[in-house]
Amino acid sequence: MKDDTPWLDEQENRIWRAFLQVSGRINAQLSESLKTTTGLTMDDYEVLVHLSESESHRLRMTELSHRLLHSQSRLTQRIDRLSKRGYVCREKCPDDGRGTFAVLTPAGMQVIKDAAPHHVKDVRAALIDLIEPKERPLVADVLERLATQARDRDLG
Amino acid sequence: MKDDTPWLDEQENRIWRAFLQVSGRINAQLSESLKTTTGLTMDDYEVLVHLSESESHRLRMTELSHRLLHSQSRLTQRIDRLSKRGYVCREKCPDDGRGTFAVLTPAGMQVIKDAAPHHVKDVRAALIDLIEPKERPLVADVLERLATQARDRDLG
DNA sequence: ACATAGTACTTAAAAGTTGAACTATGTCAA
DNA sequence: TTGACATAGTTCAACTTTTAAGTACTATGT
Repeated sequence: MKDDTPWLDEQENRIWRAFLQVSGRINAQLSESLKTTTGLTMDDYEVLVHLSESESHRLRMTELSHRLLHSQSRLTQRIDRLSKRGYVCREKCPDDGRGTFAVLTPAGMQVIKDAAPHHVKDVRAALIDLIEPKERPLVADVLERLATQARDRDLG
Repeated sequence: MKDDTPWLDEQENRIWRAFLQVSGRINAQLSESLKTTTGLTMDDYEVLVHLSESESHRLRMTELSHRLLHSQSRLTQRIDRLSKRGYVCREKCPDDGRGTFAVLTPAGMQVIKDAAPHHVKDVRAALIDLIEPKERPLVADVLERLATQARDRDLG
């Protein structure tokens, strides 16, 4: 590689290290808390959230795997487990014989309703409450820009 | 649970969603890139980085597992694999018969030296370059506060 | 209509992670 | 000293994720 990339300076390095640390630790804290209060993993919870927010409480497998940033086979197996527990089920897609919908069941809806308040409390404690209100607009802007640019790169 | 936790408002929700998205996506991008350019996973790389920055290129297993937020058994097995590849080795701790050091080998040092410029370029592209210079001081502050508070909670 | 290529999802085996039990050593008070 | 308890690290079985095929359907070109 050509050496046209400067090393990270002090401030850049602080940002990168802290980012790594924070994303690891928030994930660990929320996972831990979700597991003990509801028996769900973070991955389980995110599946249920995405379904609960979708039209007819259903999403195509591929669409869901993209949203979760999971491989298709990983999603296949997670849906297997969630449906064994009765929280989701599969339905064939009527328009496309290859397709399958993951569908939230009433039991799944109930589980996520029960879990949500705990989870919100944890998100506040781990993230939101630690950002001063006056800092929030900038933080939201920066994070959304990062999310958008990253997504654009994936697609483009 | 008592219903004393308000739901996330619009701005809080944007922050949380974007954070989730960004941390997932940056991790995916960097992993992908590291793997194709150097054959290392992110976890491998982080082990080597921590060792390379430590006194005598070595760290106690437990200390390293804390820094990486990995379980001890996960670290044991990662060090097994890295030492099979010749990038690290184990040395008994002379002061404490129970203890083991993970030690970076010259081959491991070389690997990380080769990997670093690619990785830095990726970190810039995925994170640093997307934050305006004038935003960086605040972003650094917020992230470090999040990292610190989270760590304090783990310990206390 | 048929071959070809592409898409959606699943399966199976290998690789990695978790969590509890286990080994070995260290610490400390009686 | 000894016994009780704590700490450092590994091992093992169960589980999850990855990787590489495999199956079944759709789209496209002739």
